[in-house]
Amino acid sequence: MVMKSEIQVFREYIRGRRLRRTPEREQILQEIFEIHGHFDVDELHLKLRDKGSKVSKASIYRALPLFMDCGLVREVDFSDGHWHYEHIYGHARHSHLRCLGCGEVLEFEEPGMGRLEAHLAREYGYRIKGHQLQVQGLCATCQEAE
Amino acid sequence: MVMKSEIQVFREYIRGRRLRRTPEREQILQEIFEIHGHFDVDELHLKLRDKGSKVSKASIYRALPLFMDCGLVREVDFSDGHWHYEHIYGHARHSHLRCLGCGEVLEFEEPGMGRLEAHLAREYGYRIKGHQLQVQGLCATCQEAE
DNA sequence: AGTATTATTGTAATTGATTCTCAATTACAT
DNA sequence: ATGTAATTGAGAATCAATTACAATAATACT
Ligand SMILES: [Mn+2]
Ligand SMILES: [Mn+2]
Ligand SMILES: [Zn+2]
Ligand SMILES: [Zn+2]
Repeated sequence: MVMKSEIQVFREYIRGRRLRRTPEREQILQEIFEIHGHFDVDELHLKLRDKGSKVSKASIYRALPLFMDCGLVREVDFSDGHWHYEHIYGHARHSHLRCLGCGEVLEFEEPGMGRLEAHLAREYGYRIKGHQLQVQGLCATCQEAE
Repeated sequence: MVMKSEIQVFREYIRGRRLRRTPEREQILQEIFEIHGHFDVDELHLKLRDKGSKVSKASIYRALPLFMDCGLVREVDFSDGHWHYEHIYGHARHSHLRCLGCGEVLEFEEPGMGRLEAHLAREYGYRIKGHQLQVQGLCATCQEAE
């Protein structure tokens, strides 16, 4: 009962649709799962370059929606003008606490979100697809520096 | 013990800083508080035009951060490529439940968020400044249409 | 294996929201 | 009234993200 690898998940997603398995997509996916933490398109592109890959940014922009669609990756909103991402396959669902001073990002579990979603579904007749929760504040260090 | 008007709040904010009270800013603010619901910069600009105002988009973009800074307005994230806004002065704090099919937006109170913020403050030593919570799903109508 | 079909790629151009520059205007203090 | 410095509108600049296009390459089908 071992978990499928992310590559397996992606290949199964590719198959059955009219999509094609390409080295570019698999390089990008592999890199994403080697990154520990959050990244943006530029960072991902640089890391791929560093490893000798020649994938273009356009291909990254085209691949990300696929990864999100099959539940391997999700967008993360830091409200700084562009999207960030993280791989989520095999990770517990969590939210982000970000320091407005230094940009540090902590992850925390969201107790009560399941209950909230159930409540919303019942109350408004919605079928809930997901949610995002971000919290901002000042870390201890940045509080002193004030 | 009547509540101050939004214009009063803004004028008090202006005073004391090196800012100036201008008709453009007050027109924009007035329009924002006449809008029931959420809006984006384009919509706001059009409504102002319709009423004969000549304020430029640049001025709107420059005024919004002021309104947010004094707690009259806040950004709303619908993840559709640009920011939306809403006036919050005199309104209960709430989050948004949005239908991925038709775009309908419902507002709901967030029980438990105060407790969560207190928990995060204690657990990580943060001084919490705020949070955003968005929930997505399919409304009853859009579920049938599937 | 060879061929046809069509998805995918990289490059460069384009889009669209937001920010910035700059000269002209205007609010406010003296 | 006058000086000052903030604010304005217009348009240029920026920058993340999307798109057009011609070349390439993955799959399906002989
Ligand atoms: Mn995370
Ligand atoms: Mn709202
Ligand atoms: Zn910090
Ligand atoms: Zn709907």
